[in-house]
Amino acid sequence: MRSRSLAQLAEVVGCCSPLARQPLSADQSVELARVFKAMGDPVRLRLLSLIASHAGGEACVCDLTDVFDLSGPTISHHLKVLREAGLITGERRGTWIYYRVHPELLAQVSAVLVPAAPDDPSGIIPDGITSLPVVDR
Amino acid sequence: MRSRSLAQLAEVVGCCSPLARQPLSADQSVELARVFKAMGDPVRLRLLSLIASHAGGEACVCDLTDVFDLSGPTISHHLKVLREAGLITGERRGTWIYYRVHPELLAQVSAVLVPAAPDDPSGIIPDGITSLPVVDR
DNA sequence: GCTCTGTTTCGACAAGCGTCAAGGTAGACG
DNA sequence: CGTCTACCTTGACGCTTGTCGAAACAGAGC
Repeated sequence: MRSRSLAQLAEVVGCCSPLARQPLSADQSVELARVFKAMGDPVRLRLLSLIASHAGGEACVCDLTDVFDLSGPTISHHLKVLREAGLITGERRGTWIYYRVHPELLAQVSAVLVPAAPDDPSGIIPDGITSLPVVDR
Repeated sequence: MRSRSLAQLAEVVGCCSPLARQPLSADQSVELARVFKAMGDPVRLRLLSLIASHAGGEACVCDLTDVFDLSGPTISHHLKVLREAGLITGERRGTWIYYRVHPELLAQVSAVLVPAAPDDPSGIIPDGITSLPVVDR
């Protein structure tokens, strides 16, 4: 129970329902808070940024460990939190495991935060957001 | 020490430096994580949404307390967290205290999450973001 | 003074962060 | 094939931090 936050977020939040347009329901707030809580740590935020900005859109764990003064298990724990929040996915290729972000979820969360502007047609997200792959573990 | 996160966020994060464009520095991640952590709770997220979407852009605490099955002190505590994160400000007018959001900070955080799109000139935030009022406590 | 509103203080309980030790998995070598 | 090493994850344990409510406190209005 918690291995579907991305799909569920897409379902509950829907496309482009800004925070300031109408009050969040209890379910919406729980799903959104799960993502924000995952991003509410400096280390995880840097991990996310490192992965997202890495060449090719993916980064090996070995690239991430050296940046911090933290042990391997700690990094792995943080990556697990980001994974379970639906923000990243890990794929094993040979010896190394490569992580990449779900840019759709980031865009979706970004759209939720945008204030309800009068000249905004609320069409920031491109399309096809509702059919995202389910988080894999 | 912690009563300037809005101005400091504007200063550290700068205008429109998406998460996926380049890795966050340690300072940037700390400031951003402070905001995300404040939003990483369902109650606080709903409070934020209730205030932002309320008529007139502001809401009395009495309007917020009835929505939740929580005691008054708990709501007050959550409001304090949002206040110290620079997301809202409270103003006393007579008997009641009215809260309103800082839409600039939301827009700023939203811009950080937007993926680095090729056709995006990174000019989402209007302007004048760097001269925001300092958080008042 | 008394009441209403909202905050602060304090304590109990739960959740999160970090390290050490152990468990899988994949490639290298004999 | 067996073993060895490297890479990453998982589990278990302290320690810190966060969440919540009862009681006490501060402001405004009658």
